[in-house]
Amino acid sequence: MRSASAEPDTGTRARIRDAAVLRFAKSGFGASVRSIAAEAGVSPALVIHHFGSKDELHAACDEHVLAWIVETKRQNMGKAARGQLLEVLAQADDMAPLVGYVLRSLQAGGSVGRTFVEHMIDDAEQYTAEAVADGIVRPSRDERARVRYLVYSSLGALMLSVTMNPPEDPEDVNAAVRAFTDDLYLPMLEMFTEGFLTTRRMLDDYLLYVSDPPGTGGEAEDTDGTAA
Amino acid sequence: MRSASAEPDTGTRARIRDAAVLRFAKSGFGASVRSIAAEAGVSPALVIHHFGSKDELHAACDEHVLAWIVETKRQNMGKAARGQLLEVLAQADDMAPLVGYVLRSLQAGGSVGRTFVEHMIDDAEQYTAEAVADGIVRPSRDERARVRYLVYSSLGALMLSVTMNPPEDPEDVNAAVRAFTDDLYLPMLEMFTEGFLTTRRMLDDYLLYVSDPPGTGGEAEDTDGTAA
DNA sequence: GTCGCGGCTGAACGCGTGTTTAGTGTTGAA
DNA sequence: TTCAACACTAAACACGCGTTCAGCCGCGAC
Repeated sequence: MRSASAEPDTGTRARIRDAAVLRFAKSGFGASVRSIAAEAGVSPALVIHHFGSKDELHAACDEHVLAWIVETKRQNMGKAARGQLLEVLAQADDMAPLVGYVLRSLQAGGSVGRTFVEHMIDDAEQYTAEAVADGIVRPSRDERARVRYLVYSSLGALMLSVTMNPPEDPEDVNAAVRAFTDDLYLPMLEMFTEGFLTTRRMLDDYLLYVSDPPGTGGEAEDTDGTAA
Repeated sequence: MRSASAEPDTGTRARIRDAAVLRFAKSGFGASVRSIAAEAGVSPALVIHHFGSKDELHAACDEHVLAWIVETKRQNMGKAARGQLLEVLAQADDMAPLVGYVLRSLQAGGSVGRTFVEHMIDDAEQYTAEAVADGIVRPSRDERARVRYLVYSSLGALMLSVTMNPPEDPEDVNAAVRAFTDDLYLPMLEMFTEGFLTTRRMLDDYLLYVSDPPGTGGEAEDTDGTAA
């Protein structure tokens, strides 16, 4: 039942799907079927006729955007390194609606956003492993946790920035992304290069704490820290 | 017309307002007036009777939560240092709905979220200035930008984490917050203490770039780096 | 008393939603 | 030509929404 390759990317159905992606990116997933139909230049009934329901249309959009993501990644393997995937994606200006769609899905906790984050984490883990091997990046006590922290931080910061300063014309998502990176590239680089704290005390204290938590004595203590 | 102190925090109106805050936190601002009325044990008409419209109810909730924030901050000046405001807020378990409300407002780009971020930035700027003066934190080339980066990163990461792993019972927002910090505290501390990169090259290159951008020669060039 | 008044409600209104239905025009095969 | 399948639409349906309206109840003032 995979319709990914069975159907062409032209024709009315694809036009409706693209209009839906655009409208969802612009107005969120609450956008009405009627507005999507208007954008595609068809009747609302035809939208339902082709996709069955709004939810299935949403799912079709998710699938389409996801396929686009993996394709773009495949073509930009090298450039996408060091977690700059989003910036690479945003460079192709005509792809801006898809970036907006991803951000909407991130915001709504949709499946596209979820798998997008997972992809980014998996990729970043691979890239940082290479960078550590090359001596460019310091090793971590928990590589997976660090990668998750980095992805959540950068993606979350971007998301928050776009939410707080939404572009007037939603076509300009990439402009917003660029403004974000322009603003925060220096402090990020500073943090990455020089760190933030001058003393190791907090880190050492924490390491001591997790390796030998308070209340030691051999009793089976659960991991919940409510008693602390 | 300030109703903050003119009206008591008991009575039907306050009960409706609290129910609305809870409902908004649980289901987002799309929650229906009817569901709020049901939660408060009154008729939908009474909600409108007291607040005029759903938008005005939303505004009243914003005002209430905002007042609660500044009050909590006032009481926890010391503890709230080092950007741990949200954790402090989440400690009082009965206040969980309000934390959820803030997260919803952050997600929706509402006024509460916006001023909350501004407050956090202002506070963090003050705290980091003190910490720099005390020699605990390294100075930055652009303190304001660094503070914005830190707030956006940490808040965005938290937001993303909660969005991707929503608590089953929305009462457990603080549990989700705690799970988030438990997971990512080590990598954050690592990053803050030891940094990420082993070499200064990227930072130095960037600093060289911004102080002497390519295409020098005196012509008035805009700041857009599309040519790069 | 009985009046007024404010808290409060059930029922409805108008609207926008997703979806269905009945029917149009077109196109290609038999 | 005739039939069937197809893309497509106008109109309506059922429903949930925010909101309004008319009126009920209980309580303090006169």
